[in-house]
Amino acid sequence: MPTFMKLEVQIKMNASLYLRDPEQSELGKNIIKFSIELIQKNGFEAFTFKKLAEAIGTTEAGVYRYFENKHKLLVYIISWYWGWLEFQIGYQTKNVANPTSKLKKVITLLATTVEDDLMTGHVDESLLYQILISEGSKAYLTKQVGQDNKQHYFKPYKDLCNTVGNIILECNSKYKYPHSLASTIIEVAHLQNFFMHNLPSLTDFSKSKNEDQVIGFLNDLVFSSIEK
Amino acid sequence: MPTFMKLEVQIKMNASLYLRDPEQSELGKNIIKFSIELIQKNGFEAFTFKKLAEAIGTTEAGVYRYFENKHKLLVYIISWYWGWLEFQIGYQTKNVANPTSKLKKVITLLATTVEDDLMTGHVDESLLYQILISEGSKAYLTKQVGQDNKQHYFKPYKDLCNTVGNIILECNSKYKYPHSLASTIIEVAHLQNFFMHNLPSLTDFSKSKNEDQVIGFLNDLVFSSIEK
DNA sequence: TTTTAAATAATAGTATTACTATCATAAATA
DNA sequence: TATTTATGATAGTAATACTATTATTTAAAA
Repeated sequence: MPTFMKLEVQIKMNASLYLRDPEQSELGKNIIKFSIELIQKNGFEAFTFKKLAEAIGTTEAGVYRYFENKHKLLVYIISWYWGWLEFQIGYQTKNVANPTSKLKKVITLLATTVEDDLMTGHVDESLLYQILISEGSKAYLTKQVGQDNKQHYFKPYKDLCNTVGNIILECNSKYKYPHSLASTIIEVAHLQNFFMHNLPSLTDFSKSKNEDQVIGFLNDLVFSSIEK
Repeated sequence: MPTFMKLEVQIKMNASLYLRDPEQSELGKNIIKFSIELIQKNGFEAFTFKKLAEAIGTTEAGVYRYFENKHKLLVYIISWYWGWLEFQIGYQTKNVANPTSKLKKVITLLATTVEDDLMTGHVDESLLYQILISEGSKAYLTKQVGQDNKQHYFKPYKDLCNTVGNIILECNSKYKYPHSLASTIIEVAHLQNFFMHNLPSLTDFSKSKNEDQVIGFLNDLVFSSIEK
């Protein structure tokens, strides 16, 4: 294959998440690609490096050369998503002057199944969004969360919360809980989506199971709080 | 030991969660007691029936006679907690006429580390509350959530959401999202508590790490939404 | 172009996990 | 006292989560 310039978005990742940078080789990119497919399909608990290796057509040892264990791989792909979403938010709110419109746009982005971004060859964002809903919190709900945090594994998530928090403050500079509200928006967007599809009686959303209902709830919640 | 009446709260559990009812024997009660201790201490991932058996002083096979696997055991103890909390809410809001005061009381109960309830011999509620914060969502964030739901494993959680949802409607009968707000309150209470202790920059709570701060945030969020 | 280094493939092996099965014994009940 | 029932002790299996070794291929440097 000849080498020519291809327009690709590169998300800068924390190097201590991997042993060898998966972006730098075909095998590495396949590890990411098939991890996303398998985790989305079978869930994180059923996901093993052996099954991943089989899906790719390599060996278990091959995968271990890139990632120490499946937890770091999960943190990697989730961090990647936050980085990508931060980029999307920056891009899609660039020319929005009104802070309320901006926050509404952000809520919509957080609560909407994205389409596969063709700029990112080996990553299917729509599958990644599903992983975030079902497995996202498993990245930090562990006993090693403190150590992981010291290694800055959650920086992309924190950065995103900060970005959202700042937009909240643009709407109302006196609002007391911008960070808590930001993390709440992100988590509740996923939770209500999960409940809507799996435990619908925990929500007030009709059978249509439309994401717009989650967005409606979030907008109501957020704007009555900050516009009070 | 002579048999005499002892004032004990009994939480009625879904029988398909266990193979043998743990409430009916010493070994069973020990399984619950030491599970709570071990899961709280080492996290659910590190928890195994072998370690549990060692801690109790029985064998792995002994534990398997009570629970099919550790997932069902987790669902069991979490369901137990929801049942117990529902009882607490009923008890502690019995004579509260004003719905706003009632909802405030409920939010406080949901977001506060409880003390060990001496009415429940083998269960340490304060440890259980910690488990709920760190492991609670793992009970339903699985691929079998649909089957588990069909077996009514999440009924205690749904009942609680319903109770809270009804109190919300007492405050404002026109509020559009009572169930979603109820599940949001419960989940956010735990999430913000977890973030406060482990990823504090995702919150706006000072170093004092006091639960009252979470309660303050939740009250602000909830009452500005329903009193709008 | 050859040398050398680096990445991958193939295979083997270990400790732990998540179970199932069997049989003997102790305790409770009929 | 006979008999059911729960527990204890032990063994065994398939899968998981790794580590290690060696051979082979590919790519970069000399």
